[in-house]
Amino acid sequence: MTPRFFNTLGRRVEALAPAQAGKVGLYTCGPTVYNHAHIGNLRTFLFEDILRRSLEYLGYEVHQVMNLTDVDDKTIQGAHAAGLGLDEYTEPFIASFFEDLATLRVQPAQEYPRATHHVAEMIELTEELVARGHAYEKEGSVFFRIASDEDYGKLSGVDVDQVVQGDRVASDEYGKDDVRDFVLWKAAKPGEPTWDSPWGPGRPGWHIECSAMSMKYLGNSFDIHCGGVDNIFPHHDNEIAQSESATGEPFAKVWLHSEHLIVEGQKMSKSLGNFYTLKDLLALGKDPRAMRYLLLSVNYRQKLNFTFEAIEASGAALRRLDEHRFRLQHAVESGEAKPRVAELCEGLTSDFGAALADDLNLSAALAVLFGFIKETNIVIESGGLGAGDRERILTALARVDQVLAVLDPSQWTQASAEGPSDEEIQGWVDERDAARRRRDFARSDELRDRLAELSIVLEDTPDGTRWKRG
RNA sequence: GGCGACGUGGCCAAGUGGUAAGGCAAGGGUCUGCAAAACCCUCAUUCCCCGGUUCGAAUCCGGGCGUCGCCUCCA
Repeated sequence: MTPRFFNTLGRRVEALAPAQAGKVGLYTCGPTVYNHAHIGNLRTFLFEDILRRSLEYLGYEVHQVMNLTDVDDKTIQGAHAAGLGLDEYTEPFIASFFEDLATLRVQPAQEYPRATHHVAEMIELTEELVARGHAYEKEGSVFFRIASDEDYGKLSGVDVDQVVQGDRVASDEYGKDDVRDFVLWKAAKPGEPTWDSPWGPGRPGWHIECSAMSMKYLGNSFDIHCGGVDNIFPHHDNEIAQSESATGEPFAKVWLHSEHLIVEGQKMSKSLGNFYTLKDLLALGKDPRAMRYLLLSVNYRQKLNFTFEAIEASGAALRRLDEHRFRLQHAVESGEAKPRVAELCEGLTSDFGAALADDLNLSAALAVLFGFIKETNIVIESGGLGAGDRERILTALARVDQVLAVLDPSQWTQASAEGPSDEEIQGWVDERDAARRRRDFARSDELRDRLAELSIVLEDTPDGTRWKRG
């Protein structure tokens, strides 16, 4: 099935048409490693993970590149304030970033190029822009001349002539010809890390790194470019301007942007005290699996209202899914395979794919999943499963979990050897059943209470007692 | 000032011209020695307000109210 996406460039939904059939080149704007990632950043990375996994679900081979911005104003300032070298300063944040991705089970990209390792490519691209008359040098800095680019701003639709100039433009800049021009190369300032260039020592501007690295790994033209909505202008407009002016070829074909998340209805900010990193939430005892579920359950083009209540609701939704898996494991198979089960499994995998193909409609995809859960519960309840049905259902669930990555609790639990073993627990459960059979309810309730204290949940059913850790 | 998004049941959230998905919560039922857990069922004549177009609108158009984002290095 051919997926359709809302392309920011043109602002309409269009069918994906990769340059190479069956293969997708994907560039995703990565983190600036001056701090731990906050949940807003992670929403975007999770959206990109879902995109990547969805494309793979639909049969595409995806080549994903995500940059690490390890040199810019913030990293330089941070390193300076900490009295560290740039690398020394960014390294722990890079490590922290990869930890967070692993915690949320984000599938790694094939490449994570770092800006500081690609300065040569950026210089080369800048030289090309100068040679073509799209950029000019001024006191050791190089600027992109916006007036030289006919369709500048085509992504955001911003009319540059109308842009109100902020006060800070003047402060950081170095005498541009036109106040709207943006910097490609910054002349060295005292105390900043520098690289040698044809214009003297300096460091790259921010926008140029994504152009240089995306084209290096994916070619001058590639299929999809992603980022947060805040990057549309100016970052992505500038990338397009630089890249297309330098190569004369179209840059990324499809642009996908994820909306921001807000916290308890308000913009997340440190001053409001509602600013959270993933590590903050883990420290509060929040379940990373529920966070992945929450962050992926809302359409990426919709603002996501992140609340503690919503984390709880996500956890409850997961418990329902876990319960289904649990029932499945204890269900008895008898007789021939049920045609209804095969039909449901078929429906799940195809309807789920159709929802993904519709601009990553995860809400619809989850509705398909819950419909499947309910229907298979009914089959289990009325008459039970036939030979091979359990495996059939588990296989279908594993298929959709290639995208969701939240369905299998065993992938998430850190093995804790705390408490009694399964065998011990089973022994007490058996003993309680025996007491119940001889109607010694005092004894059976005593055992039930003891197990409850160990947060073992019992489920008495007509087929016997099942138990699970709560 | 410019550009853009959004407003759907108690909460979260799909649906963008054909008569309101799904999750959480809530209520009822089944099961049970009693419970618990679980499962099943029920739960918006209506989609911020007012006009208009249409056989038909939550969906399109106009106006209003409200919330929010971007406007030179914030995902």
